[in-house]
Amino acid sequence: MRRDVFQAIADPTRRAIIGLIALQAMTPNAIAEHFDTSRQAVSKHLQILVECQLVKQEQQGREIYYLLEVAKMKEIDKWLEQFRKIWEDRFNELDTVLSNLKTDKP
Amino acid sequence: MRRDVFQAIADPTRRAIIGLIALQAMTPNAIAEHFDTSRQAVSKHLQILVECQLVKQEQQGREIYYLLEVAKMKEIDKWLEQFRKIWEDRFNELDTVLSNLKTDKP
DNA sequence: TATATGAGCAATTAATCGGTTGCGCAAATT
DNA sequence: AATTTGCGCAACCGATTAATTGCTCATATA
Repeated sequence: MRRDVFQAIADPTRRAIIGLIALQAMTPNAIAEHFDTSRQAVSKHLQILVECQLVKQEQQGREIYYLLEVAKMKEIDKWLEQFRKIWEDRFNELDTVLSNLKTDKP
Repeated sequence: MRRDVFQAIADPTRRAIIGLIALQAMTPNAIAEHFDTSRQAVSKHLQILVECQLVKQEQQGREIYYLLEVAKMKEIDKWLEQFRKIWEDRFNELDTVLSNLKTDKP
């Protein structure tokens, strides 16, 4: 199953999970308590997140803590980069228009 | 159909379409030429992108130009914001560790 | 040692997705 | 006026998805 980061964050529950464990590592049961889904459902989401390396596991006795792989989040940021350039340019254009309006006024 | 921006960019073809029309507005046929999918398939993707306001239409005769709504792209950026703070903090921690190593050396 | 608990694995199901095909309509082109 | 072209709409189909249920295994706890 070719899963990428973008598909992983498409699901709102998954985004919520990411938001949760970003603050501190948690076990599947602990995460599930924050939603009204079953533990298994959460586990599946976690599996997907692990698969595309947005999240990693850390076994501790019989409990498994899930924690955010911050580095992987940057992949999304990297994709946005190209558009950031564009939207900054558009703002610059707007600035130009505005300053032209000013200089034309008097 | 409750569609959000994240679901919209989950599809690789859709991301490619966004990348294309970011540079210049295009018609469905023109876009379809860049992929090996049918015009209708592209049209469906465009419909989804319009639905969640990542893209808007501009009729020109019988042709419809699709162009990027740059502002909406920022919504993704906004979501990343909270994690950006975290990953910067982690790097700062790393910096601290590194500088401690340095000062401990001599 | 017996029992309770945390968690992964597998099978099933309903819903959704991405794509194709066929249609009709309006604007260009001849 | 007749034809071509651009495009949205609707129906359909196979693949994928998210969630449920039932199972087993290993680690705690009594």
